[in-house]
Amino acid sequence: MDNYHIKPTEGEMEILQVLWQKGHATVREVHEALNKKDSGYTTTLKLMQILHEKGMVERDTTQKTHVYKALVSRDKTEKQLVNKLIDNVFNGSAARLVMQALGNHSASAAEIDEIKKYLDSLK
Amino acid sequence: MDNYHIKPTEGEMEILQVLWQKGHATVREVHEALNKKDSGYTTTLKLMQILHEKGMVERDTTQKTHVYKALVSRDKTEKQLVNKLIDNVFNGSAARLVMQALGNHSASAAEIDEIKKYLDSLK
DNA sequence: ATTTGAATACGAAATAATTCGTACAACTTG
DNA sequence: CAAGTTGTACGAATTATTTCGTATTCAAAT
Repeated sequence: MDNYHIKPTEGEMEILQVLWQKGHATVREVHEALNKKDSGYTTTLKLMQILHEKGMVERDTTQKTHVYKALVSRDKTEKQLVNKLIDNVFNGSAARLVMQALGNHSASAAEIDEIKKYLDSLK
Repeated sequence: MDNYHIKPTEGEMEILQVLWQKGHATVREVHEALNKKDSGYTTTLKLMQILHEKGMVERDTTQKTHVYKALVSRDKTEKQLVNKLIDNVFNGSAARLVMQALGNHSASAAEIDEIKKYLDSLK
């Protein structure tokens, strides 16, 4: 009913992260934020061009140095990835995912409280 | 401190799912469980052979029809995938993942209660 | 003005993952 | 026991993704 196939690859996701976080950025800024020592500048550039071809980012080309901005929504993309994980790995059970996430990954007391509040707000 | 490179690909994960669910299974059983209309039997076979090469499954070859069984733990693999998502997509915040998971994917009242109980048990 | 540096463009190589074709071995059954 | 069926093995084609090399453009600095 909604999402078509926004399917960012892993490399594309890394870049989107940076764009979401910074709002907008040049290729160099993204490349440096990623701090990849195992791949060069033109690799980041290429990936960003691909993101552009796919319509997931837009860019301002009025200056020599282009400035990129994400077009896909962070929230929707996150939801999509989470849902994929829930479906593929947790047989559709959000609860199982949540427990797996909490039982483990340094869920601090503060985080847990935050989540409880959130749960209450859902009712 | 723990898992190095258990890195099942997406196709491999699908197979592991079935093995975890069934306990053990033949290639045909897995292939049918997956009910893939877009890829043939030998594809599933090949994937399972690769899983075997990688040491993620074991198999009983005493009969003509081999019987496979997962060697990697479901729990650990799930944790790993969840952690990867938390790190890559949610900047290390388990709480953000959880909220994204719940705000969305038909988290039923029952599920939410279950999670609250779980949270309490963590303290 | 010429050189130098920092950009983009983009084809193509390298790598990873999936899928298939086909050979052959082992059962099954007519 | 011959024919058909079901299985494994495995190289190779296909497809997806990442990475790089190199040409070219533009701007700044000498």
